[in-house]
Amino acid sequence: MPELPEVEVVRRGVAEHAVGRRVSEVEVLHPRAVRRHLPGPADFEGRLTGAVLAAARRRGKYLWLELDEADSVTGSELAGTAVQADATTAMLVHLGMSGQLLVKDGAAPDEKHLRVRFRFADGGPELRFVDQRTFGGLFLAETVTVDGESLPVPLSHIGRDPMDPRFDLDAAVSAIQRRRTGIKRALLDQTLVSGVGNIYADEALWRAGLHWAYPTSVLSAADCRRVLDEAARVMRAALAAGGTSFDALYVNVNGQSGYFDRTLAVYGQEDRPCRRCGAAVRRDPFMNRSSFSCPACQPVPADAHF
DNA sequence: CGAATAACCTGTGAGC
DNA sequence: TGCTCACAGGTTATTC
Repeated sequence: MPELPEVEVVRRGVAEHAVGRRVSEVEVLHPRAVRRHLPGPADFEGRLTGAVLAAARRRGKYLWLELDEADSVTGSELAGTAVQADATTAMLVHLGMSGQLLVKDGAAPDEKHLRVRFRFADGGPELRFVDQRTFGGLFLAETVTVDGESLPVPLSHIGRDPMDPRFDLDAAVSAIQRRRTGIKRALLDQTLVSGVGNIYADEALWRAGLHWAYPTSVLSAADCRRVLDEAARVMRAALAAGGTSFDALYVNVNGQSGYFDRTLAVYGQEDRPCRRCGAAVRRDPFMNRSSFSCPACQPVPADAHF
């Protein structure tokens, strides 16, 4: 399940193996993979063909490739309207639940769930978007400059992640405290703080000793700061391990899995002893999924916001 | 606007 | 053996 560390591993792989290369051919093999590209698959293919992948960037769980599309057919030209001089286009990628970006030799057989294929003018390996559950997808969008950084317009609502050097901890704490919900729901809200998903939320809360239903309205600034610090720490550790993997669904661009799952303290550890106190890890239903926590280290608050 | 929930998907594995 | 069903879950759209 790709969260920030897994997406960052993929971003680095794409930066190393695809950036600087000119796209010669794009094949959308499943329209659902580009459903957020409203002009449709043909426009997606046409605009990317001839473009150079100029940079690989990330915000939260989204990543994008900046395009130098000097030689490509732009959507504006297709529409017969003027091209905005300073507009930069990016290809946005969200891996969803099961998306993969793979760098593969063209002779390698197609994956069962291959959705989009990119071939390059240099004749080197292909870039493939593979996605079993099709929650992920690719689409093109214009970028704008915010605080001296380029950001695709559709990502303007996504906050910075806790590992971002420009992450504003005090602002994030205030925003969380203003909410009227449980701390885990707030952690998963990508507008408040990005990059955290179900796995690292549970791990950060265990490290901070807070129950997932702790009400944000009575959460002290110190506790809130601590859980955000722990989120940054656990994601940094996961990144160093190459990401978390439970099965073959999440892999880097070379198809290799990370090994951080061996380090998870509570996520997926139901009935196993807490590493800190030995109590049996519990699992609670939470938003059509699960929350894992230690009943002793993370007691249920009196005014829990379930 | 804030909060909560349904919907989108497919493969796996438990239980019968 | 073969079937059903719960489960995995990030994001957006919708509703209140």
